[in-house]
Amino acid sequence: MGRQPCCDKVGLKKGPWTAEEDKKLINFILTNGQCCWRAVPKLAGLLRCGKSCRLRWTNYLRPDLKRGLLSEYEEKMVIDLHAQLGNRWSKIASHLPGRTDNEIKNHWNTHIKKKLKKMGIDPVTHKSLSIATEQTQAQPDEQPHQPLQEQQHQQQGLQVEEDPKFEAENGQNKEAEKAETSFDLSSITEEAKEEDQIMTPLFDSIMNEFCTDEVPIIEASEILVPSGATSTSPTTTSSSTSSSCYSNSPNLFEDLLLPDFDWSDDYNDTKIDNNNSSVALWDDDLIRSWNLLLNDDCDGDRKQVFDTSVNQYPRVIMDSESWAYGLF
DNA sequence: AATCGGAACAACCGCGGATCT
DNA sequence: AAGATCCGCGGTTGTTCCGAT
Repeated sequence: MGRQPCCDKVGLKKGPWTAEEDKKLINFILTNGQCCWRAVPKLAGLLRCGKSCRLRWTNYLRPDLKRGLLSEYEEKMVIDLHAQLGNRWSKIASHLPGRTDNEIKNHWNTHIKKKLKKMGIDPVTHKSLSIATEQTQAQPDEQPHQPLQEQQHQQQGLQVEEDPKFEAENGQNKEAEKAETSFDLSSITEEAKEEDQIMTPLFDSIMNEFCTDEVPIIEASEILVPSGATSTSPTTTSSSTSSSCYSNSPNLFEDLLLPDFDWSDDYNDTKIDNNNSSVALWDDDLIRSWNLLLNDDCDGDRKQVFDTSVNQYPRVIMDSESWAYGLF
């Protein structure tokens, strides 16, 4: 009955992934695409459970991931979406192309929470801390975290779209849900234009003071890197200290390899909406440049591309440890 | 230079809904 | 229809990094 167990947990490796394991997983998925994760470890020759492989891929190895700190705008988006959705990190992540739920969750817990508290805003209720305290005292049994939108809807005698029960009862709400989740922030430039419409009044009023110091802000242009840009600014860095860190290499695999690779629609949309800013096909020069990068970078430090010929394309920051696997 | 503590982040764990046999 | 398993999500933990002393 039922399916085979995903893995027998005996003898499975845990803990940090090694470069060799990453290589195996990347090569396997590049060759076979994302199929059933249960089979991946066996077929890829990994002593990991499928779940671990999936996490590693989705949170770290996926080529369409952005690396580095969230931009100011992304932070605003996270806060605003959190006010509406609560701790539904995957939903929030779905609005931020290239960001994972895990990444956003971590960023929330380590950065945004503190900033909000510093500003006198309760990160749970998204209200002024004094108001939140009063309410907590008045209603001690209230749910600790009720998204702002939900609260507003309840005040209006409405249910929140996201409520599964409500959805089940009201099929047409699916459309609303769809529209809501397809709220595609496909490019930071586009996002910036919509910013005013998206922000809730509360955050609209406070954001002028938000995120102006403490954390170096990555400009939107540095994240999506317009193809025509010839910026030689060396300011783009990766915040990650991990041994496997790649930045701004969104469609690396797609453009180089595997026509049958499973690329998300979101991502493809991103490319298109980005005003043709992405390179459709990498030419030989670019690939050669990457090879140089990879081969140059023997000490594991990430390198920046300043060569003008390369700067015609999205800048790619990689370390050889993870990427010099002979993928090219 | 060594040590300590906090910050940051990758990875794990457990749960619940979806899916398959 | 029932049970077993898969998959994804959110919470938590463990490890590494980095600045202060």
